[in-house]
Amino acid sequence: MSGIEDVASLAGVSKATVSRALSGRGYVSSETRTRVTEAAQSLGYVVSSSASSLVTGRTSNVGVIIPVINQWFFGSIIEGVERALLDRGYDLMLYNLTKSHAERTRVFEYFLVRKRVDAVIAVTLEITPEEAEQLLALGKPIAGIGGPLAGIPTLGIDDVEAARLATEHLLLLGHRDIMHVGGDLDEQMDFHVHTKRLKGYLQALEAAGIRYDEKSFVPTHFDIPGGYRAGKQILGDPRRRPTAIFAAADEVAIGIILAARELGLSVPEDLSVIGIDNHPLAEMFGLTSIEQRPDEQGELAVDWVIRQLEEPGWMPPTEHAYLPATLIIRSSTGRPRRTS
Amino acid sequence: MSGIEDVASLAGVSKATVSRALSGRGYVSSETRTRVTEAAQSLGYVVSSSASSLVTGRTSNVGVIIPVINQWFFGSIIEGVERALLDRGYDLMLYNLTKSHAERTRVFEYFLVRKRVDAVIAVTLEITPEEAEQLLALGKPIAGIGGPLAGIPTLGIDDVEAARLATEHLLLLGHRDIMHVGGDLDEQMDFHVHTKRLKGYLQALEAAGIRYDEKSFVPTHFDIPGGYRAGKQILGDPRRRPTAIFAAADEVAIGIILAARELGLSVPEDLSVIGIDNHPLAEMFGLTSIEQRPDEQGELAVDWVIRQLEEPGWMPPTEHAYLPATLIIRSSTGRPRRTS
DNA sequence: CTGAAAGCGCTAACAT
DNA sequence: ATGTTAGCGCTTTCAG
Repeated sequence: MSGIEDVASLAGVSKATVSRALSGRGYVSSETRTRVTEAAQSLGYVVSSSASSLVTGRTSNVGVIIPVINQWFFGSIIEGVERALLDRGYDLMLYNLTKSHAERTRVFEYFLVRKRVDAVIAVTLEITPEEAEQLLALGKPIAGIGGPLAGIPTLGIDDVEAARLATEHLLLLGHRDIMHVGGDLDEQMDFHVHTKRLKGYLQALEAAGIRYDEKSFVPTHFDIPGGYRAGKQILGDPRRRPTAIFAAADEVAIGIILAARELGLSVPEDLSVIGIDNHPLAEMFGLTSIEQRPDEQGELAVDWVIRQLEEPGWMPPTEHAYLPATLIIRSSTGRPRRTS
Repeated sequence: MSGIEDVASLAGVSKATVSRALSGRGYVSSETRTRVTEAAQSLGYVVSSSASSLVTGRTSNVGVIIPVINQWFFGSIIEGVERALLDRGYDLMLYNLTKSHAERTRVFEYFLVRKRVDAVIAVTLEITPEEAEQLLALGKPIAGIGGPLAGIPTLGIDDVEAARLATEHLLLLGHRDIMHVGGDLDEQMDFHVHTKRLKGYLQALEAAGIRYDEKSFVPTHFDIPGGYRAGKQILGDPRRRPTAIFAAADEVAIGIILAARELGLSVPEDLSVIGIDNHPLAEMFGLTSIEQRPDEQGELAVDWVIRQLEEPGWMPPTEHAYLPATLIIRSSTGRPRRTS
């Protein structure tokens, strides 16, 4: 494994020049630069990141803290972040932050602190005040994806708005009996999405002058089986069957559609369903949905932290950037058969 | 940000002792150890990983190369790997290796080489001989998940066997007209899974004395929509409808079931379907499947590389470890209505 | 534009 | 059991 010294002597220059030529910092005549580059190439030389980090204090590493990996929304964020990071010459260090206390402590007190990352991207972080403080105390650029968080620049769609938009779409079609299947309010792994989506739903109902019945909100697990179970439960009893359901996520909506089909109901004739995310399966199921682009959110988060790194003093434009969430109408929503 | 020196003077010892006390290498009296630990704690001291890497040559970093993130199998591997790594005090550096040539080159020639990782875990790597050579040339422990690969210790289920097992299950139920929906043979992103699963299917047919019809293999995309499309195509024509389908992955199988349902067929009365993976949705769909545990595969891969790191000279027991793949029978398979 | 030299913060001999 | 010392491989003043 050859070092900078070898390159230097092969190119007939000093270590300093090699460093300058290869890193692009400082003046080097273009001829020496090519000579150095060739020498490095022929020796298969690559800088030792530890050595250069030690002196520069920079690691070209960004830590990503994420609560889930195996879910479309989260996977897409990782993809977006990875792509953007690689593109700019940074490496991605992944931390899957589960609910386990011990694990969280380890991540916060040990891993993130060891001067191994230049910046942190926190995805839908359910964070305690102490954890937030620790994060801030790192003195490193941080970006959060998911919802406003005190002291940390964040980005994401407006969940209240998105939920309202979805509900309004159903209202506009003439539905009055709309249920909401969302996430368990006690089990939020993030910036209170569940509460917010419920809130948007309620706002829309209220604006339309519809009285909210406590039984109209059914919490469930945020995946297809969760939606399926909720769907079976809701649609099982024909007497209290709504004409439309707003599901807080496409996975849940798809589960509901599957349950409806099994019960012999047709969508949207007997039941309209709308979701949020525009999950890849939404198209197959003809699911009307509110689109959000997690991969783009990931890229933007990368932009933010890297810009802060490379342009000292720069700060994200806002405390929290609200990203667009657009309605995509497919066949799962339609006018109610009978208006009540 | 305090350095080792600060801790040393606060604890009234030398830098060396601090280093020993904190890293656990070398003799330190338990009293000084506590004194040092407390001093470090009170100063919020954490070692600079670049500095220690520079001298030790070890980074406590493992690189993971993976072609896809947003798919259950791959996501589960990442989860397993991450958990195991964190557990042992290592960080995970994630590289999403897509088909883009430029990106691949960057990963291989730049990222992996910079002395940033102690070991590499390569997941279902579609690798060129040059890339394999580069990987080996790193001189670092490597483990591959997915299938045998020359010169690299690998682990995974036996795809041929798994496919045969699945097909045999259908044969045992009495099916004679079994189609296989698998992945496109030209689009293998890995250790030739598609070919292998096709092979196992053919072997089972042959052993049962069933002549293989070219039209019995339908390639498609490895996801639910892919299975759905294939299902629609296969089941659309009642005359050439098989009594059973072996899908090379659960996602594909689920797509087929959805297509069957839409066409008014019941599973398994009109059509038996079997998949591979035991995807979380398999249960909901009553899908009979061959289980494999990607998260455990990830953990095992971590074991292998870390053991090599910490126990010089140790090597994985075999070139390729075949992991168990077990049949899980659910309602999607049954006897054919009519034996042909 | 290039070279010489002084560290970056830590660990690993080697002493003691 | 602890201290002293010499680097690890690079970048960055500072001269020239």
